[in-house]
Amino acid sequence: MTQPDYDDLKIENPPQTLREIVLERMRGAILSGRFKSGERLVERTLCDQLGVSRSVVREAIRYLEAEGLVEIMVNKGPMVARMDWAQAAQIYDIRMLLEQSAASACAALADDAVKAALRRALADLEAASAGDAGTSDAGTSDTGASNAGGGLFQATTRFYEVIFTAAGHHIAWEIVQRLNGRISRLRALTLATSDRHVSGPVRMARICAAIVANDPAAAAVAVRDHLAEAAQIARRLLENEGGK
Amino acid sequence: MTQPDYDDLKIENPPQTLREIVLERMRGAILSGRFKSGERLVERTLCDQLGVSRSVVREAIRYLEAEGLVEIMVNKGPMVARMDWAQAAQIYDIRMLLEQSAASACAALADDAVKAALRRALADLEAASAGDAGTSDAGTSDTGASNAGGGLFQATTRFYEVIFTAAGHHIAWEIVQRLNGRISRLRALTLATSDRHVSGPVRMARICAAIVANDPAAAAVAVRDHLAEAAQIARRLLENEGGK
DNA sequence: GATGGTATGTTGGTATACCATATGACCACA
DNA sequence: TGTGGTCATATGGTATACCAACATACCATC
Repeated sequence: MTQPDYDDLKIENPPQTLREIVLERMRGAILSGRFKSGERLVERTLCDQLGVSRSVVREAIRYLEAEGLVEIMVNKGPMVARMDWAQAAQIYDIRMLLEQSAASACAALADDAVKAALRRALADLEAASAGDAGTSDAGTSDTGASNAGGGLFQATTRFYEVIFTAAGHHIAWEIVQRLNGRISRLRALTLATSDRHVSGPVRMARICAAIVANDPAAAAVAVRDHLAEAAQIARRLLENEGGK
Repeated sequence: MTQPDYDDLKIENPPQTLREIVLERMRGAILSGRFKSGERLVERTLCDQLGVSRSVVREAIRYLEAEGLVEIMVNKGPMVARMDWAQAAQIYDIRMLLEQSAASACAALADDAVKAALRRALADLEAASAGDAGTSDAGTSDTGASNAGGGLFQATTRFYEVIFTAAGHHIAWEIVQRLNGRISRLRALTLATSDRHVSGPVRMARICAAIVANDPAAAAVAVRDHLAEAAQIARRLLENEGGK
């Protein structure tokens, strides 16, 4: 039905609605810690901040509620969802299962194109890690989240996206992204911490090596080690916060 | 802070908003197949059907969109999400990981109270299976979904809820419920099918027995067998539909 | 200082209005 | 019969208004 010679004329991405833009902005503000865990989200205040009507704000809040990033308090309205270690632990456990499965499948299936894409993603991650280490010391806010939307975060996301996509685990990837959204502040703090025994990029390199070697078992082990350390650091951070 | 002698006076569940009621009704209509896969959801039509304003309907649609039960078509508006085998297969794979993990953990942890609860849930399931077999032949609609909200569906859900709750896998349970929502029509058809090699309740009994015996490995195996059969039947059903 | 009554402001819930865009029906013409 | 033009309708996007419930402030009384 489509005419192959005219595919390039097709408008693939229609203009975004206000609702979509507001959703992205609010999600970004939550993930970066700008809207803090437990903070009330007052509709009229958000309207002023975002310059839109309550209809748009309410629909965005509804979506974020379904995503688990916002909770509705009885008789109080919406607030940024809180996270304790018991919940975070479950999220890390689920990620362990889904990420190990994806890495194994990716290692079993990976062809040269996938390997090249993963190497590029790893290179970007290593570059971002070096770059963020330089800038994160300068001018970091007390939320510790100034790099949450930064290069390292996005590079890490891209790295795993290559793995999940190559494995064909699209739905699992959606789930992992949602879960990561809920622990994004923890992840930002984890990325920022400097007491890791082995740095993140080194662990990612191990994952990459296992996939490049088409070794599913080694890929699963590398993911396990990476996530176990990340969870351990996250636990310490949450417990130091005293359940905040 | 709370006075123990007056806990019974506390109002635990505030009255539901219209939005919550509409959300439940729409979700139920989608899960039961009343709103069919691929069917457009026209806002004004839904307002007439549900007797509420567009604000309420739109907020409910937004939530269902985030849940994956509704898709927004460009220049067309919302429709009930479609499901093909490639996606369903991924969902069964994820369920395999999460349900095996939960059953293992439950088997490792289960005390007498958990075992009793699981036995009761199994008994309800067996009763529902006998009852639905009797009534599903009588007056079943062409959607094959008249028992989707029925006893067997709910009993199956309750059975797994006991397992996930006892295991402490609350977030995994949320995810499984969401995923099951997306394949609810498939599950309804799977439950209704009579060509299973071993019936569902028999497989559930095996899961229950493994948990009662505090045998994590056997619990994982029983879950694997159960889901493998369910996925196989679902695949056949979808392929017979020709990708509908 | 504690407590109850009242007034006021805030805020979420819900309904409605308006607009722009897309679609479909219809018709004229070649 | 195919095509282009026109018009009407349908529908989602967005804004605004109104209301009720709740929280808070204030005051009088004990």
